[in-house]
Amino acid sequence: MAKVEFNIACTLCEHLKDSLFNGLSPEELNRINLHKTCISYKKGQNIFYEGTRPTGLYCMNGGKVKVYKNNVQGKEYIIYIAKPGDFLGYRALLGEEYYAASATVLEDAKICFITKDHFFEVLQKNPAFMKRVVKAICHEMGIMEEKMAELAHKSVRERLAASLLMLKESYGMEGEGSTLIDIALSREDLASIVGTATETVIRLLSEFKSEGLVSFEGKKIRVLEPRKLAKQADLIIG
Amino acid sequence: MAKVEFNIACTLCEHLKDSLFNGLSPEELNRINLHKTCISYKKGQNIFYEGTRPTGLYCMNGGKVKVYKNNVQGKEYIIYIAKPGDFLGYRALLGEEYYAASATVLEDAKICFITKDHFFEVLQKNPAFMKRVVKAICHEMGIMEEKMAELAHKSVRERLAASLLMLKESYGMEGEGSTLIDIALSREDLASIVGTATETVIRLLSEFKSEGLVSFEGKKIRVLEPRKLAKQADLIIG
DNA sequence: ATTATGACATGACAAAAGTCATCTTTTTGG
DNA sequence: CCAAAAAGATGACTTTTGTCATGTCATAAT
Repeated sequence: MAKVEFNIACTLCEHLKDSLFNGLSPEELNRINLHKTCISYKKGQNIFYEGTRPTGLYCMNGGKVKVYKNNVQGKEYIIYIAKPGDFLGYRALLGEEYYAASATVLEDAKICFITKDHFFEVLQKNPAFMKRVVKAICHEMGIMEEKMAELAHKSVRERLAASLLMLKESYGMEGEGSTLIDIALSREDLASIVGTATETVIRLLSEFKSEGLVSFEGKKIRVLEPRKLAKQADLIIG
Repeated sequence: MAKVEFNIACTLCEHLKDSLFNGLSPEELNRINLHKTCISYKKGQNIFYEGTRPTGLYCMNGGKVKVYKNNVQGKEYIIYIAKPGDFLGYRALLGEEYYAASATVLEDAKICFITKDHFFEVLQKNPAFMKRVVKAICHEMGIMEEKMAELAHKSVRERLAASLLMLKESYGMEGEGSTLIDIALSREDLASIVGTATETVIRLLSEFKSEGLVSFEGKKIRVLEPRKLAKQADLIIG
């Protein structure tokens, strides 16, 4: 479980195109490159804990990381699953607060770390970059507003259907019509995404399966009938 | 129900101290002042609708406004209640998206409107202001993360207790130990804040009342036992 | 190969919360 | 000032969901 360092030049990073860093000049990318540390993490390793102070920004280069909160009784709610190209921990960093959530590796990950000072330097010297970051944050907020309204008034069945569709969109396998959800999620993790008990997810998933809406392929789920699932999620009327 | 214009110089605004505009130079404030329109709204009037495009920023000068989403079945979830000094509609503006929520006046309000271009001009010419805005947005995101985790795993009873405490903190009357929640909220609105049915809120509130945790004063609620309520909200263990 | 461990699955049951109907009280508009 | 409408309250009932117990299966460690 030892952390292993690696190094990839930011200018050559295959995920640059999916990242907010896309659009920075080669000079800016090189400055970040000089001040970053890249580490490989194994499944189950922790990146940061709720309640601690951020010292810099994480940038995903490979794998998947869940960002989650635990309540007093130990129940987990997964706020977000970070994939390559995503920033991690930027909210607490820019808000100058403690982390409000924890982050743990779901699938073996490669993550670069840029110290706070260097990130802020690039941010403040490049207004266009700042604007892109602000835009992305506001977009994220819109998604959170949507999720709160869903949690407030949708049934677990509707939320599970909506979560499966969201996962298909965000983490769908390239090709194959993108119907395979390309994350090896446990039922427990899926329950933490939906905000329900593990047993409930298991029951509903097998209902969806027997209704022909999804199929299971190894540890992964394939969405067979996105439109019918959208109807279950109450996203389509009719 | 006609909208009535009024005008107050930004430099003299009594809510400037509570606003993100606090810290701007008199010149910047005057520029905003020159390009703003201030309107008085009556209770029940709409400020903007979900799905429309923002054309500028609203800045609260008086009253209360609810920001909410309606789901397909017409159930409402209140994301935020804006009070004097607050910005309104900045998320969609900065995210360059449609409004993800609607805004309606809860208590007669005075609201100033600054067009997008002028707001962006001040924002881009003043990096310190930009930084404050980003910090505030990120703080808001942290609150939303907390709320999502609450909605996912807390009971309605716990959420109602937590909402009452939050309302007391954010909208508590000055003086009086700030125990009176100074918004005339209907049971229906309170249900939309908690994310539950109106009947459930009514029942739980009268339970809280008979347990001596709260009392009703006219249309308003007084929190009598914040610590016991915090225990109900599962914020304190013991 | 065998055991231990964790993930998945299912049943039984209880608790929480939503829905619908009805009634009372308060507020508002004419 | 009165009628109509809206808000608040309460009971009866149903549905949804969580919890606990138990069992199976796959995987990993020894």
